[in-house]
Amino acid sequence: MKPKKETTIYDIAAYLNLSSATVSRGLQDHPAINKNTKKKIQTAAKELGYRHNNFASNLRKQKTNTIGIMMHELNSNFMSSVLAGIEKITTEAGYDIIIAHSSESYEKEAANALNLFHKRVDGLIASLSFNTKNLEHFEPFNDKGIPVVFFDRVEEKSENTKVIIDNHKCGYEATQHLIQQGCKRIVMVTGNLQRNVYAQRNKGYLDALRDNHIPYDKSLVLIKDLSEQGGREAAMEILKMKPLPDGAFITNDFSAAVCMKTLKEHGVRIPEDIAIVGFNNDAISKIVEPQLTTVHYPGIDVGEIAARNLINHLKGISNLKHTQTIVVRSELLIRKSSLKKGNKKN
Amino acid sequence: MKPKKETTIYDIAAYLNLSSATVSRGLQDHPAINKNTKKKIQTAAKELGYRHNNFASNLRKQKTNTIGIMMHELNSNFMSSVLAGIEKITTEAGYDIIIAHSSESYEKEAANALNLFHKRVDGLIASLSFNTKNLEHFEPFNDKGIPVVFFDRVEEKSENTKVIIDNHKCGYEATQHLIQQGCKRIVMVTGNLQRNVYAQRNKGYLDALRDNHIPYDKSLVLIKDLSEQGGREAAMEILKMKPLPDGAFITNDFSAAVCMKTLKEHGVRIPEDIAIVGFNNDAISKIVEPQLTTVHYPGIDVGEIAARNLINHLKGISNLKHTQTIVVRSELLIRKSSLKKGNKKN
DNA sequence: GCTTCATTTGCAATCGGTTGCGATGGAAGT
DNA sequence: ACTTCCATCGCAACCGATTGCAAATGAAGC
Repeated sequence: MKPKKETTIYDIAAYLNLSSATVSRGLQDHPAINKNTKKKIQTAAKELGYRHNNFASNLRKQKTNTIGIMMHELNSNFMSSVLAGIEKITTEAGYDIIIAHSSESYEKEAANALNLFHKRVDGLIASLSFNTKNLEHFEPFNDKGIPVVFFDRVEEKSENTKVIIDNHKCGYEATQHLIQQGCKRIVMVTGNLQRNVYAQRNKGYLDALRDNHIPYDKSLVLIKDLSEQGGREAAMEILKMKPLPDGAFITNDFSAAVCMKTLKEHGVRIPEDIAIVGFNNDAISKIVEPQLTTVHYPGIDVGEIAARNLINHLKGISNLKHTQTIVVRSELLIRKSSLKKGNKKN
Repeated sequence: MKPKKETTIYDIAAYLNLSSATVSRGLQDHPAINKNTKKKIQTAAKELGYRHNNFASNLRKQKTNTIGIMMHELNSNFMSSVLAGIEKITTEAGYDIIIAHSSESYEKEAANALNLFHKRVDGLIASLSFNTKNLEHFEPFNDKGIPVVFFDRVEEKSENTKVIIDNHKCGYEATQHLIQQGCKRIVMVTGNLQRNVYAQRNKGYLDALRDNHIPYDKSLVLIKDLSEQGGREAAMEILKMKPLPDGAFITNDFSAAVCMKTLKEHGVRIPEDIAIVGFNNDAISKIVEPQLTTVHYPGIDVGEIAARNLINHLKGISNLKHTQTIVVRSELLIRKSSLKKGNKKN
């Protein structure tokens, strides 16, 4: 079943009475090759069914033409968008991608990093797991001069390039919006505050409260993993709160949807009793009832930008050392779940 | 920044006064190498910071150790599950994966196939796009003896191994369930009937109707792409139907959710007026109100099985020619959206 | 002591492009 | 006529691991 041997540049060379060097150069449009010769080479290549051998090429060039992607998870709308963005750019540029996901585990993330390192990716695009504490596992990349671009979940102290949104602003605006709707006791449900995204959003929340002279009540900040389970737990805790809160800022649409659903099941009216703002603008935010006010976080753009910067660096067009942090646009989308029309006196 | 040159087996060989051949064998636990020697080699490898060079290895072995994955889309719960399943098995087996998605376009699918072919994947796992009409673009793989495993969206006539669920049974059971709930006029919203999955589900639907002596009304079958748009369109068409239908089988949870929401917005009560059954058991099915009755389609299992079969074939443990079609378990999960408790007389 | 055989290890070719450097030939310059 | 200079192309050494085959070593058997 595998009778036909692969044709190589040597076959083409023999066929055309040329040297393999000329064929190689002809195939990659080298300027020192005569136009007619190039044409002949490319025609012959097609005729003979030649396909380029990446391994031989990579071996010689000492480059893998592959970039690694590390994600904490890939089953969210946001993450698939990022992936789509990255894929678009990388395939255009002729790079392969290897995807590794950590399932939010630091250990797995470290293992993945090592694996990608051994696979010799030319560059790395990464978002940190929920509980990643340090960046030691990226050391080998830095040592070897392999560029790493972080997105979304980043480590602020790190020297690497980062693609993010202004999480502080988003948190501030979300909270501000809830306050404008008349909310006085606003719950914030968030992930691990070690992670920059959640820390920044939380800071925005705090600053908005302060600017509106609303006292900060520590017990209103709930730290959860942002899973289905987490959403349900948050709802149960909210229900137990002495005076019921009148607003909630939940930093993940899926979790917000679950939370909202649970609250409704217990007789809480949304937004009348509690106004809710989510985060990410996942598809679910438009399906849930009432539709979820949320922060649009354009995953495609994030992916494209991260990939483009990395590739430009690899091609020597730009240098990542010069562009430390890239902030992508994001915006608050106001929908029903947060609009207290009649602003009841309470 | 890249001062340290990579250490190779030659470095190890020189370091230990051995030949590169011995080192190579020692590193891969070849039986003809003395145990002590092996230990020394492996220790030295660690000391010197050796990392295996896949390119040299692949070049020599004429295998890429990579399998290609073609998906029609990857932003659904089901698809990410499949991917997770595939990834689990492939990484365990030490294979890399290259992911390509067609965005439901036949042209893109063909282009991806060609690309993966040039990348010389050892094997392929694929689900066809919405409007793929033929399998010509898989010919090169067959010609070269590269195994291809299809899943979910498959071409039934093809010779390749397929991993699927019993779509006919699922369609039958879903419809049967609706009938048992007292439904007489059941809408079916489905994708392109050229695709096996939808064709089979449709056949199940038809057979259930026939077995229950319910006349088939062609106008009740709506062909839609299963997007948000499609869900909304389906709802609008349902609303226009002369006697309103009393049941709906929608072959995709997301689409079903959108459809249900739209119907509710127009005053239709679910399930009292129309009972609804979805498909896939995506996370959204539990969040939507009422919770969606759906068919559990275990993506992880599908992915694992497809990957395992492919890899076993590649390793020569089994032969794909012998296992043509693998049917994975699936089951109807009955939830609120289809339970007409009080069975009104109509 | 000599042959036999198993255990270990080394030799050297091979996989297929890539690339620095030199060679060739003819046109152009003086 | 002779040197200079391009434009093209070829030589041959890499890149790093794999593997068939041969060689070396030593133990065991007669």
